[in-house]
Amino acid sequence: MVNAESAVSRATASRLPAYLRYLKGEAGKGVEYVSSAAIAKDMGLSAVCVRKDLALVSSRPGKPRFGFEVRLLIEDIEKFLGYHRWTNAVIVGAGGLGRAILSYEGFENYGIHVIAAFDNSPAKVGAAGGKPIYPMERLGDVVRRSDVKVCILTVPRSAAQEACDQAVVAGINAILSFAPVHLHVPEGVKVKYEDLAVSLAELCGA
Amino acid sequence: MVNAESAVSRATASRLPAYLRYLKGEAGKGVEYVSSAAIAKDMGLSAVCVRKDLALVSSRPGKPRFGFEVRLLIEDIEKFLGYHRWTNAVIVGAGGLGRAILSYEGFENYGIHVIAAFDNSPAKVGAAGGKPIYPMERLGDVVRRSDVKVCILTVPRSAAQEACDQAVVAGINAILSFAPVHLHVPEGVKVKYEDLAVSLAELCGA
DNA sequence: TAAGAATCGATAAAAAATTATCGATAAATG
DNA sequence: CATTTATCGATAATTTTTTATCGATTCTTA
Repeated sequence: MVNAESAVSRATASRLPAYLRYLKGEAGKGVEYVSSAAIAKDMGLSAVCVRKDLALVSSRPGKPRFGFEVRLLIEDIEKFLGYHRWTNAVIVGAGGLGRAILSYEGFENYGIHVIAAFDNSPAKVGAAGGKPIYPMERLGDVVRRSDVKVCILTVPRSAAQEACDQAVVAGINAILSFAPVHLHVPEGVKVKYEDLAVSLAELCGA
Repeated sequence: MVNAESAVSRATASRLPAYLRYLKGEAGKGVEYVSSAAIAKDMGLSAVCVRKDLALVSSRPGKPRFGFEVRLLIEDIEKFLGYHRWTNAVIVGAGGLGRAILSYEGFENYGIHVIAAFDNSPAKVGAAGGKPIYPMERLGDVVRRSDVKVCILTVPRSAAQEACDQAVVAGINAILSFAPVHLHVPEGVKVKYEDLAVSLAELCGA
C-alpha cells in the first residue's frame, strides 16, 4: 500500500500549499467557486496543470461552467497535506530570529505546535510570545516528554553543527535550518534548509 | 542571445545554492578537491546528476581521479548566480521577524544590501542591527534614491496586501513575502512566498 | 614503466512533468 | 427548447529532468 503523499508527483506536492494560500484568499473575499483557468491566471500556471493537480486531491469533480467549490477544495487539500495530524516542534537558538518564530502564531493552522525554544546562553532563558525559552540542557527532556520530532534551528552558523548534533541526540529526526551551513546528520534524519539570502537572491536574479 | 541563467534548467538552478552551501562547508574544513560521487553522497543526489549540473557552471573540467577543485567551483557558482552584482533591498514591517532579518548579516555574501526597514507604527521607528527603521511614508523616497528593487515583506497577514501595494507604488518590482496570503500584483512584479509553516509542515509530512 | 583504480564527460535511455487537444457536461440565454 | 458558452476530465504529445552506460583520462603503485 502506498501512502497518500506518494500518490502525487513531487512537483504537484510542492504546488499544493500555494493553491491553499490562494484559495484561502479567495474564500476570505467571499468567492464560492473558482475555475482552474482563474487559478492558473492568478498564480501564473497553466490551466491544464491546475486541473491535473486538483484532480489528484479533490474529493469531488469540478462543476462545468462553475469550477471548483472553494471551501471543499481547501478542506481536501488540507486533509491531503495532513494538516490535521498534529506535530510538536521546538526551536533551538533564541536570538532575534528564534524569538520571532517562537512568537509567530501561523503554525497552528498547519498542524504544528511550537512548544518551546532552547538556548545555550543563560541570558536568553525566559519566555517570548507566551512560550518558554529553556537552557539547552533541558532539550532531551522536553523532546522525550512531548514526543517532539521536529526542530527549527536558528543559531549562528558557527554553532549550527553542534546544535544540530545535540538535537539529534535528543531524539529529533527532522530539522529546518536557517543557518547557511551544510549539516551532517545520521541516516534517517531529514534536513531542510531555509536560506533567506538564497531566496532573496533568486528573486533578484530571475 | 540567451542570458546565462536560462542556459541551465530550472531544476539545476535550484540545486546550485545547495552545492554552494556544501562546498563552502568543505572549503572551511580545508578540503581542496571533491568528487561528484562524494558530493552526491553527502547531499543525497545521484552522482550523474551532480556531474551534469557542475559541467554546466564549472569553468574548467574536473580532474580525473581527483574531482573538482573546491575553491574554483565556489567561484564559478557564485559568478554564475550573480552574487557579484549588488542589489539593494528593504524590509517592510519591523515587527520581531522584520527586525531579526534586518539584523541578519548573511545577505552580504549573496550580493544583497538590506539598507533599511519601514513600519507604519511610530513606535517601531528607530533602528535595529545598526540599520534604520523609517516610517512608511519615506518608502518611496528611499526606494528611488537608492534604486531599491526588492522588498522583504514581514507584516501581519491582514496588512500584507496594502503594504504590498505601497511597495509596488514606491517602485519595487520583486517581493519576498513572509505573510501567508496570496498577493495580487501588477504584471511584471515578481512575488515569492516564504512560508515558514509550510516549510515545516513539509518536513513533518515527508 | 605497465597495470589498476577512480573519476570524468558524453551520449543514450528512461522517467517525470507539462502542455495540447478534444469530446462531454451543465448552466445561461434567446 | 435549442444554441451557445464556460468548464471539466481524459488521452495523447511534447518537453524537461533524471538515470544509466561506456570509453577516455590521469594519478597511484607495484
